Amino acid sequence: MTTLNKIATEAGVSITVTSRALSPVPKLNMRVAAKTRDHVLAVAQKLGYRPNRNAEFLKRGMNPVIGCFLPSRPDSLLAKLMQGISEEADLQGFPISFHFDMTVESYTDFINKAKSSKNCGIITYPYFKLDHKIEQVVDEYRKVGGSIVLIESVSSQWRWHDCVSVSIDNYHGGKLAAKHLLNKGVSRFFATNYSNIPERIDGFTDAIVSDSKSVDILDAEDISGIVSKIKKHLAAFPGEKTGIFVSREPTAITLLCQLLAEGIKVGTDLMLISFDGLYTSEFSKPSLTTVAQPFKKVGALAVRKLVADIYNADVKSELVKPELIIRKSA
Amino acid sequence: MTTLNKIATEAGVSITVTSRALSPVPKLNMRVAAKTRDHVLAVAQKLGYRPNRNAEFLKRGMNPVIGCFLPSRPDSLLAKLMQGISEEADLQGFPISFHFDMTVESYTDFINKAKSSKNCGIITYPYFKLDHKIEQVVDEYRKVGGSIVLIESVSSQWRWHDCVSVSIDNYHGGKLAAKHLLNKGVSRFFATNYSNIPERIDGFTDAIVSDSKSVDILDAEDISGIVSKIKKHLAAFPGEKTGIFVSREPTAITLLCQLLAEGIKVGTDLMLISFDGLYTSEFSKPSLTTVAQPFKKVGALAVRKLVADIYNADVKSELVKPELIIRKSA
DNA sequence: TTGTATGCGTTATCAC
DNA sequence: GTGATAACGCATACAA
Repeated sequence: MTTLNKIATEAGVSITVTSRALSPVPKLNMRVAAKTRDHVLAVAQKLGYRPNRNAEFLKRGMNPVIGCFLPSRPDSLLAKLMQGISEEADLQGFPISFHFDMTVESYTDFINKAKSSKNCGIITYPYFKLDHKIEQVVDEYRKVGGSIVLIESVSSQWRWHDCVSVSIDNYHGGKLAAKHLLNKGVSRFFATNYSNIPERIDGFTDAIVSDSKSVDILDAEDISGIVSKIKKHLAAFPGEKTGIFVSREPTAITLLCQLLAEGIKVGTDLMLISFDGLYTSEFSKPSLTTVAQPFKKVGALAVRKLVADIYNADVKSELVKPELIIRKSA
Repeated sequence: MTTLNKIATEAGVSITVTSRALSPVPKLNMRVAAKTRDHVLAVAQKLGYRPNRNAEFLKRGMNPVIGCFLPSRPDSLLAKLMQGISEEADLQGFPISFHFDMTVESYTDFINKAKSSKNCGIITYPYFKLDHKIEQVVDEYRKVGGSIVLIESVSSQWRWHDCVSVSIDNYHGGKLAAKHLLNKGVSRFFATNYSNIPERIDGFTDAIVSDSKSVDILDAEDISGIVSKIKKHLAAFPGEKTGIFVSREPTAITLLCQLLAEGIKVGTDLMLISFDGLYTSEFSKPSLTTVAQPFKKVGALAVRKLVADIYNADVKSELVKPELIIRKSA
């Protein structure tokens, strides 16, 4: 194991200087001559130095954990997100602890621990929307200087907009869906509303409208209603290529089953494009063309930003673009 | 923060004794009078002691990580498994690092790290089956005394059977499926073969056969063939209640879509029971009755066993029973 | 800009 | 069965 001691000896400087040169804290980094730093860095690289976080954390008096507060809904996007977070946290040498109950108690517990052993951080979905008490707790945490990165914090209007966040560009995702249908020569457009994330529908609609066509927005709650409406439409306009954008994959799957049961040939009679890219989207028949959310990337980014913030580097929010996966349903 | 020092003072004994009394290593535990140990334990409990793993690990000269080697397939079972592992690892104060590429390199990297800083552990799917080189690497790791817990190591015949493992009781799961169909009054039985885990079909078949009925095993690779066979059967025996057991949910979803497209009413004409309990099984129409795998529990168990093994306690393999979730498809 | 000395909480060694 | 003491690798107050 390569320690600061060995590097110091090899480089011919003291441990202190070595420590500073390799410190993740920018302020300390500056307190060593550039030339010395480069030299130390080179030696560290050569010896394959990996900082002993146990020692660092012990000395710093912190028991740093990245607390991740994620939805308990165990879908495959969550798995990807956790993969990204885990791998990056491993790289950074930071332990993580996942929490899947978005209760005030859960947050309070973690934050109390975090206070007594500083330098922890939080990665969380913006559950403040759901429970105002959580907002208060996290708010206080931030005032004490606690680091936090928000995941999927879409709205830019609310008071947390100054928080660092990593989000999916849902608007762009909607546009991708629209463009694909347009490329396919579709001329009639349906979409199901999904109030939680209106950006998806907005992006879709804007792209269609800017092509001088219009979108018929349907009520996502009323699947049967959608099916019968589509059925009537297809009967009335047999020649026209028709497409529907379902901005949420669980809904898309339900709808697909019902359409099939009604004898509608999805992929030919009707183009269906989904949003999410869940694991099972590949296994339906026809398999779903979908706008996939690269949640692994989101997770990795979130960790990187959080760690940087913990060490007082400055960090900016980021918007990650989703990707179109073309399969059989459209 | 409660340290050994505080507990020692409060309990009126030395730090050394306190350390021994609270040690996770059984051998050390025994070197303190039972009476003293109970007292120390009580005080620790009262003060809410949480061991500082950083200090422990630093002293012990280990940089312990639990390396989890899991399938890269990001389905919801995996998410549950990761949840269970994470939460328990958090409780135990052990960092984890997830790996999703089942390559030899991935294992070798981790094991090399693990060697230089002892007391690491591995939780893994038995990928040895897929790549013999992995088997060699892990074998060597075990000879050096490395701790390992296998997940879903079903077969009891192969040479790794002496390894600690946490697995799903697939045979019992198959039986659950059969019993449910029998309870529903089904008298004609189909099942799709799934060679990877024959125990599911075995359990299903045994339960049916012991009720003096028989099962028609169909080729899971040939979904269209299954559909046409079922269709003919339903036409030939319109009165009889018919059921099919699909021992793998991705297949079940594909099959469901095709059945629906053929106008077969799943849940009335045909009872379909699935296996896995993936997230999306709830959203199909009809929603899937399924034998769900409690992977969260599996994850937690695996961690607990691994940590116990790392501290040289003795540990046994465990079989976790799956659970029947009754929905609309059967 | 660099170096010396000290201690974080724990476990291991060795004495009693 | 118990206790004093040293050491793990690192960060930092302070001195140079």
